[in-house]
Amino acid sequence: MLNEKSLSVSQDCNECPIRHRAVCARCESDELERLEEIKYYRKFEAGQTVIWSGDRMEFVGSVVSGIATLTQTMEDGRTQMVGLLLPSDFVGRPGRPSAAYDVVATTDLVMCCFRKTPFEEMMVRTPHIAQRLLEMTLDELDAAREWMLVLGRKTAREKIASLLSIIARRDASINMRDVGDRLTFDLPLTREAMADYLGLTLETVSRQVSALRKEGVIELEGKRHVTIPDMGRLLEEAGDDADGGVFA
Amino acid sequence: MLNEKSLSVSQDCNECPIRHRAVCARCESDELERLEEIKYYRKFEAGQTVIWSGDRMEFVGSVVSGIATLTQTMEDGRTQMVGLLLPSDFVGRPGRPSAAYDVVATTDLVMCCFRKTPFEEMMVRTPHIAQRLLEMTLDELDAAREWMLVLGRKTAREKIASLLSIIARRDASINMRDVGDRLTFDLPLTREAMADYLGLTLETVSRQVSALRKEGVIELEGKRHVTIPDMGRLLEEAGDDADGGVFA
DNA sequence: ACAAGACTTTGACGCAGATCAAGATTTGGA
DNA sequence: TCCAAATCTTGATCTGCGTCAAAGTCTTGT
Repeated sequence: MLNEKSLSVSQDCNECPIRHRAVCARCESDELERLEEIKYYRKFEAGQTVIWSGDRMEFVGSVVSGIATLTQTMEDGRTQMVGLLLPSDFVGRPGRPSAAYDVVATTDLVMCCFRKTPFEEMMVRTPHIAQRLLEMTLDELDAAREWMLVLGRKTAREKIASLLSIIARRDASINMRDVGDRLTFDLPLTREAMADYLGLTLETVSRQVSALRKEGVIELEGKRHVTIPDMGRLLEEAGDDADGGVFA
Repeated sequence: MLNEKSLSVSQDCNECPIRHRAVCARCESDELERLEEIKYYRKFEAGQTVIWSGDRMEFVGSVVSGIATLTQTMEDGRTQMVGLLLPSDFVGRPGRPSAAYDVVATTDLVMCCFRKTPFEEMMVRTPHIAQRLLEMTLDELDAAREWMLVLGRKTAREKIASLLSIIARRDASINMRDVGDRLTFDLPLTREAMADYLGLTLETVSRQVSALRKEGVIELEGKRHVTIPDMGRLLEEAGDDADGGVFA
């Protein structure tokens, strides 16, 4: 999920991240062939639901391009985003029959999928895949717990600054720029999606973004294109210490 | 963490849960012997810090008896609990050098520990341990994401009801009682610890507990002994549907 | 190029929960 | 057993964020 480790996809193999990250470097060629056999691609349009919570899952896979969100919804309609899926992030719960959250494409999305049962069978035979998945799941757990601190204890302003700094770092990492630089990126989320992630309303998000802009912490061109003139300042606003805190 | 699966320790092997849950059922006897070699017990007193965030971890292990919390703290002192460790819960991050959170004993605590490096080496050789740990980590991730919904979108009253219902279910599960019954248990947390878990202040926790008592949703003897006369009612108050929602 | 819909901003106002404060109850150590 | 410290309750007041409302600005299809 939202941390740098999960974003470092090497350039020569980003067509199918799972293959590269979980398997390529260490496995035997016949395992690679088996993976090829059960691999297929799926495309989704922006707004389309990839998986409904509770549905039987017939695949696991990873994001090739585009962005998706994991959300939970209460009966009365209140929703909370519990994860953001970026290229190279893994989707699926090996060993579990059904999905626990809705997965929704927020942009056009390409997924690299593997049929679930054969994938699980291969996992049993190739221990380093299970180990790689354990590492990735521990990363996600850390990110989820980081986010619990944001949701439970930060103010609206700090929440916005936290989200912006995470997206900025991710973006810098993908484009191999230095975090010390003046960073520029396009927000991949609507104000409403930001609100769902942060446990706020979209009005509060809009107000706090405007406030940060007026005070020069961020610069905006249009509604989505953001520039961070001083990352240290943004991290201060987020309540993290300036050297990057836990996300460093 | 907080879900029923992680609590079902069979009676004949709860002295050292990791041995039972990760290994016993499936592994070879020489692996069991190796586990014995690197196993040791540690006791902590109530209030003692088991691990400091950022410290080098020299062991992994699991809780034998007592209760511990995982917490994160900001520089200005705001703290958020990110996990509750109950008997049989696993502690540690195989493959990671250092701890990501403070672990604090809230009652007297006994841990069953394994030296980290040999444990990791054994994990490489015995795939079903890695798979079992993956399952446990996925459980924790689900619980963490459940809690994100609680923190981000529930009211104070719903938060209290959610916490009480989770503790009640856990307790019923350990003592093998039916959740349909009239449930009774001792709160293992102070009002302040509950507040840190729920992203509230201790005053708000106290007020909401009093309100639930006055309205008959819960009964109290003293400050800590709780009776739930009607679990369905409590779950309604928590905003879950009465059949148990996602924790079922 | 324009209209319609989606997304965003801003303002006014209210309320849930935080903060500040005072006491009550429980716990534990001498 | 009794005192001190820890824990909990309750009240009064304040405030950050939610709610409701209206208007502004992008996007998309025809």
